[in-house]
Amino acid sequence: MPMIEQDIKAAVAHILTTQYSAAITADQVTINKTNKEHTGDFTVVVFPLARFTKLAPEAAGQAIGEALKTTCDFIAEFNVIKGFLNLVLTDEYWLTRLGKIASNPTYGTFAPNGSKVVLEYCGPNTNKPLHIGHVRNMLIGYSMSEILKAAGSDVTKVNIYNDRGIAISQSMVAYTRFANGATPESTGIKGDHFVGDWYVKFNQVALEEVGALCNAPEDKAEAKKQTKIFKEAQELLLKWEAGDPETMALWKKMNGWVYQGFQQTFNLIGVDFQKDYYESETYKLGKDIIEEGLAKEVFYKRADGAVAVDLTPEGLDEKVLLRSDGTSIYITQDLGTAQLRYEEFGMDKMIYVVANEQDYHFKVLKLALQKLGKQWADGIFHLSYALVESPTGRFKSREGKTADADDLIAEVMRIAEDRTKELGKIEGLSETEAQQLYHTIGLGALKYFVLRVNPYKKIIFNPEESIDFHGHTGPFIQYTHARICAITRKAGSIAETTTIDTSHPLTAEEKELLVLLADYENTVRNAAEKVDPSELANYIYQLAKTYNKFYHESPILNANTDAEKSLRVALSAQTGAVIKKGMKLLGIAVPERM
RNA sequence: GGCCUGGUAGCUCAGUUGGAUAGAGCAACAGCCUUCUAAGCUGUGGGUCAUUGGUUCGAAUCCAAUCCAGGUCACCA
Repeated sequence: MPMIEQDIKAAVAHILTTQYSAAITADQVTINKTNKEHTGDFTVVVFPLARFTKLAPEAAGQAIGEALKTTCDFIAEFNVIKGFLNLVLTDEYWLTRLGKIASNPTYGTFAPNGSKVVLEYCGPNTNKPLHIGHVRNMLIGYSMSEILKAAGSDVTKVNIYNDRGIAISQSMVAYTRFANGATPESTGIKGDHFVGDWYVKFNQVALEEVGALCNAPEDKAEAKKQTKIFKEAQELLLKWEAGDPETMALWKKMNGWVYQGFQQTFNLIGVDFQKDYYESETYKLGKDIIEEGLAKEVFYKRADGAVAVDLTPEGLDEKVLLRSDGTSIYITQDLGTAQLRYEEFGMDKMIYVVANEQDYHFKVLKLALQKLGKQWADGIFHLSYALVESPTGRFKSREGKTADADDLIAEVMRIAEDRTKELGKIEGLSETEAQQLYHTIGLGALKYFVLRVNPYKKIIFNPEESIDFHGHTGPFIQYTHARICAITRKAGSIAETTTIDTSHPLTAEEKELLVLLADYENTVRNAAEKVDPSELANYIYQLAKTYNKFYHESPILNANTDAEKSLRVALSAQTGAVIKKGMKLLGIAVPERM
């Protein structure tokens, strides 16, 4: 809660306690931003307060308003409509806020709050390329880490590669059978796509073999497991688990290609990790925790030998944590990996950016660790995001190229190039500058498209329609920034000023913009608290839109007076700065020209 | 079937701890480049906030039931 709103609440509470002997605290006062159609900056909702004054809501509003005006020097005037007390703050107050913003280079970033966060995101399988689901994951994960850092947390970004198992074994089998020693270099295919192609090939061959075995579609899933090629893959997995040198060498070689390919995509999108984990190294973890749980009698060994935990008191089921043959399953290694990270980082919060299909899994993970009495497990948070779907339903990895991350990025950059050339905006740019601009705009469009939607809501993405560049989009915000840069460039040294003349009256457009600017800090903190980048994305759009209106209505460099000019330049400069900072927290770059 | 998420304009989405006449963008239509970047600005039309009931000064928001969509309920990951 920004200071000013807290101050008003406290003042209202003070008036009610001293003048009406009401037992009321500041928290009980409801205050909102005033709706556009009414005059005012903040509105006190009088209905719940009226009973303390023994007056009708309207009269109570009047009485409180008068008392506020005399006690608070930042309140210029007020009006009462029904039970709503609208307060207008003085222009001086707002201009002082602008001065504080302008003179604070770190406006919107908070002092360290002592919180240590480990944030896991991306989590790809190494048998196929990244797709649009990973894109959403990465954008949410990266921007969330930036937002948390701005809010004062110490964040470590980690990735986990699902680099072992039956899927990569299948790619390996197909590669061995059909590739004739081809490599990404020899074919010119990006490494992750290259390996993914062999995974697709495996499934084609398996289907052909199924066709030979049976015709009934309902038996196909079962029949697939009976195919020769499927059995080969299973055998290969066993060889891998036994550490067979030849198998390991091929596995390392193919995964190496994949990592190279992934890294290119990470670079293109602009995401990074401080630490990588590999399932091949973590999949045996967790046995200690199982032992610990058995010793503490939180877990129990069933008659069949499997270790389980009873979560029926929590409304879940009995959950097996270790196979009856003593080997690990998914949850076992996640328990172990969590413990490992706690030992490595001592974090008080661990955020998993993982799709909402795994809600149940993370409930189990958190509960199991809590039952073991691990304090830090309270800080486990599953940032559960919904899937990206096509208008006809889920994207299937085999259906269509449009869900592929690299294709999507290439497409959106191509559109950026076309648009930019159409508008004749590449004059004076070198080829590399132009390419850089297409990248900035294209990625900006894609990232904003994804990030403006609340993570827990599914995104409908129609690959038939290209991502928009007008309206509520990334390029719109980028354009606004470029426009502001043109202003501040021409304004020269005036744009550097951090002192504000607080006696100058504000126009409606100036004030609307300033009020919004003053709200940035609050927005960053809200986005961090709610663990939701869309909060910030929507704020920046609002800010850009408000600026464009201001820009259209108010001459800046051609203002009537010097005082007006310097105020408007200052407003422009600060808006530009906030757009740039805010977009950076979203992982989106803003150009100075476009 | 149990549990979890969603359902707001033709489409894609906002909507703070319950607050005033539910907002944007896209699409459609009509205007604005002789002043700082028109990827912009302005205007028009478009709504049973899934349905029904409840809670209260006040409900898109909270509660209950129902309908629809998706997910999940593996010794897969």
